[in-house]
Amino acid sequence: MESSHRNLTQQLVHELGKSILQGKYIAGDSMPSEANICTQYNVSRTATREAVKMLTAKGLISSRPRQGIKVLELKNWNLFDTDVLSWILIGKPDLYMLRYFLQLRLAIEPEAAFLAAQYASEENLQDIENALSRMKDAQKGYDDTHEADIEFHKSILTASNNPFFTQLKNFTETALKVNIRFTNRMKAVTKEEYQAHVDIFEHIKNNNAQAASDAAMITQNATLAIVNEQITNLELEIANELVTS
Amino acid sequence: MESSHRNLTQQLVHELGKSILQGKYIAGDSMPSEANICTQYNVSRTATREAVKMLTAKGLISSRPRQGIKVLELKNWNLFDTDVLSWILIGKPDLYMLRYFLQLRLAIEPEAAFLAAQYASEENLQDIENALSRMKDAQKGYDDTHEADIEFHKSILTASNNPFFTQLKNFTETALKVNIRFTNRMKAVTKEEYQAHVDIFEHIKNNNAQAASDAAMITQNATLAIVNEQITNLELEIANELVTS
DNA sequence: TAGAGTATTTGGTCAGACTAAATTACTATA
DNA sequence: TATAGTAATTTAGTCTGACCAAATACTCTA
Repeated sequence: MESSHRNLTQQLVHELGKSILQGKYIAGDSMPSEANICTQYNVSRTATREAVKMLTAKGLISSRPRQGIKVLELKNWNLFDTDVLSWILIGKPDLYMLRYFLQLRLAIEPEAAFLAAQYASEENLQDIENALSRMKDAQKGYDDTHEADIEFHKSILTASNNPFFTQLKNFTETALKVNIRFTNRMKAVTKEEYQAHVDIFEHIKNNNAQAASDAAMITQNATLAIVNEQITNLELEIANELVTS
Repeated sequence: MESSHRNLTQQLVHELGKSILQGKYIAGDSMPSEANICTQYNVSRTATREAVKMLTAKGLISSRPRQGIKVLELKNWNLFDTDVLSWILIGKPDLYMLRYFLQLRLAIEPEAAFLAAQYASEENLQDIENALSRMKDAQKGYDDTHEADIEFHKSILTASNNPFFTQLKNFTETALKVNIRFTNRMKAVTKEEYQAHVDIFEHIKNNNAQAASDAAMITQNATLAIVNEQITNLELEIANELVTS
């Protein structure tokens, strides 16, 4: 277990959480007992128990006397938890997972833009505009394109002024990072894509909620369509291999 | 602290979580130290620390030596956590909170219906249909209208076959329960509303994704519009009171 | 063979000691 | 007097060991 600035319990949480997300322990059963974790990681029972409790709080596991510690089914996991999202990101890239992310982004972000157009404060607008100019700078090589893109989308969620949408900033950030793994180009954002972002901002600024929502939806739909196509091709390939073999 | 079937730590988590959600401890500072919680609730330090760790895992608090335990800002809270949602529900009804819920439902549920139309299995469809017939029975007084309505919406999220949407079942359930508090009629669902639900189901069954999405959106938009109007009236009243006083 | 009683396993809870980080108070010195 | 350095204080972090309680497996008896 790598040492770090974090305390022991946190480190253990991270190790165990990562292992669960990587599928080392399968849902329904399995998972070492407290005692085993203690010896395996060479930590006290206190640290182990606290780590187990934290993972329990995130919905990954449950524990009962005599039964031991069980990994819960995916549907119980707090997938919007920052840690859980970071552990997803550690895992191997998965096109289906990317599609799951994009399907929810398609739901969230147009509506967030809609709300931003209604409720954004001056400061909110400023933040979006700043992210936008960071994106422009990034195209000239003065900034990180990916980072700037992430900031843009997060600033819109903030501007929705709805705590539930705000909470989803981690989700969107992770979604974009997963996406990046599948796009091998250097620049995250083409000239056309940049313009699409500008359009969304302008609509928000002009309080044109429906136009902002529509613009965001077009962008999201385009991305999702690409992934859907990739998955279709992948499945065709697999089907062909089965036939020829 | 009320005793229950849950273990000590869980009970403490519940007590403390509820208190935080009720605003007993304000973000930024305050919150008793471990030692204080021990004496206040008459539990050991072990139980206290495990409870604190669980609340930390849910993003409600953070703790550091000498600093003590601090309540974090709302933006750090895991609002999609089942426990956190249940604590929101305990609090006093809040029209603005209801609007937050409805704004996200408006984003989520049409897209969930869209996906359900694409990916629902036979079993998924059966579950939706069962919920629908429960709603019909409920109108005749054979079942609980609220429960059946909740089941319907949850079954569509399940049918999306997307783990992120599935995760949001708790959210939607809580949203509906918050909504119930503001509708004082006995029946949760009128004849027209029931028909709207049937329409959504039919579109899903016929794989007509866009129609399913549109139908869901109309329903959600109508509900949101009502709440928006109520808030507008409320704010007008408050403004008038300020003028006349 | 059914059922009662017993043993075993594993998490739940408690107590106490010591460590370490962060802050405050104090003190000696330039 | 200002201030750097040091000590004391507070509070969470970690460890150890003991005992409790729930769930299950086992065993013996009627």
